[in-house]
Amino acid sequence: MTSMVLSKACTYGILASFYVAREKDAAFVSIREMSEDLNISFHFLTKILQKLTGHGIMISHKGPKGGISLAKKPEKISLLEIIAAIYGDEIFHECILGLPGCGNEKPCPIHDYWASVRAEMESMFANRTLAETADGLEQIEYRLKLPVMSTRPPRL
Amino acid sequence: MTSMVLSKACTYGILASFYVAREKDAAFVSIREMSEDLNISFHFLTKILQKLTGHGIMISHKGPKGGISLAKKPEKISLLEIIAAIYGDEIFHECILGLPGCGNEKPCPIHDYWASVRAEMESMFANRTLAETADGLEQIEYRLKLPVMSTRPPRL
DNA sequence: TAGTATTAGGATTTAAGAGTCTTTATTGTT
DNA sequence: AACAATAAAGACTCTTAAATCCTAATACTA
Repeated sequence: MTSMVLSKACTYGILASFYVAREKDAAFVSIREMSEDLNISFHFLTKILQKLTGHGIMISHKGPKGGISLAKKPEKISLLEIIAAIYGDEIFHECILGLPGCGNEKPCPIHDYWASVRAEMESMFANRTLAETADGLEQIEYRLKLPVMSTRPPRL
Repeated sequence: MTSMVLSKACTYGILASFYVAREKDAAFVSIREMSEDLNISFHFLTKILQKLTGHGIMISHKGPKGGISLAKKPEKISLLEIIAAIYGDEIFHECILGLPGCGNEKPCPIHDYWASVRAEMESMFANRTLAETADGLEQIEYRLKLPVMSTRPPRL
């Protein structure tokens, strides 16, 4: 279900961030409601959002009418920021073959090629912000919602 | 240690393939020896190589002097082929956010951007072959060998 | 101030990838 | 033909991400 590239926690974090960004009024978004809308485990989502609040990307509020909201303008929050908060950004700096000494001096067989792809991937994530919503909002509900059951076979 | 992009099975498979490709004479390479040289679990490596033989990428031979060798010329074996044999190539065709309906008609917020990065990644893997060994072979041992112990912290 | 709704956070369980072990089948050698 | 060396294959264990459960802390409301 989830891509090989991002962990589930990351994709959930990104989906939820788009969801929150959709809320135009400054009110807090209920995590419970959001988790039901997106078909994401409530408690799991809670933990992920805690990382985002911990990194100053979101603000949370307890009690009735509480919830979560963006800590800054949507166009100021990049996907890279979200990924780094949840997962870390090592992906954008590591050898794809996991070789410890891999670098410009002692490259692995595909070092340069991967470095180039990796850089483009990083810059793509750095340039996409929560203000992006493809071509229109009317269908965004559908586009953000995960399927109820995963049908993808296990990885290996 | 391993990158987020490829599973360990994939990176092991690629490392082992480069290792086998290095053997100029047509003799079979001992899996045991290779696993010790590369610091990869022998039995795990065995399973991975079975996938490669099953997909016609390698040829195996039992008994004394047995082992594994390439089924075709190194320049005819792309990394994409190896990845697809071990893991599948869904990575190169899936929505990065795991959304089921994502496509040109109903794209996720970053559909086009990701599709472009993904395509470049796929073409990079499709164009790299086992004939590639960066800039020289004298250091390849070092470049292919994994560290004895992983020091990378857990993902989430 | 009491009660309730909500997030915070730790503990536990589950699922899947990663890794190990054992047995079997095959092949070369003596 | 017997033996040894090797890959094949299945069962099992370990580790970690993912998911769930439970209690605490906080804030609104009556």
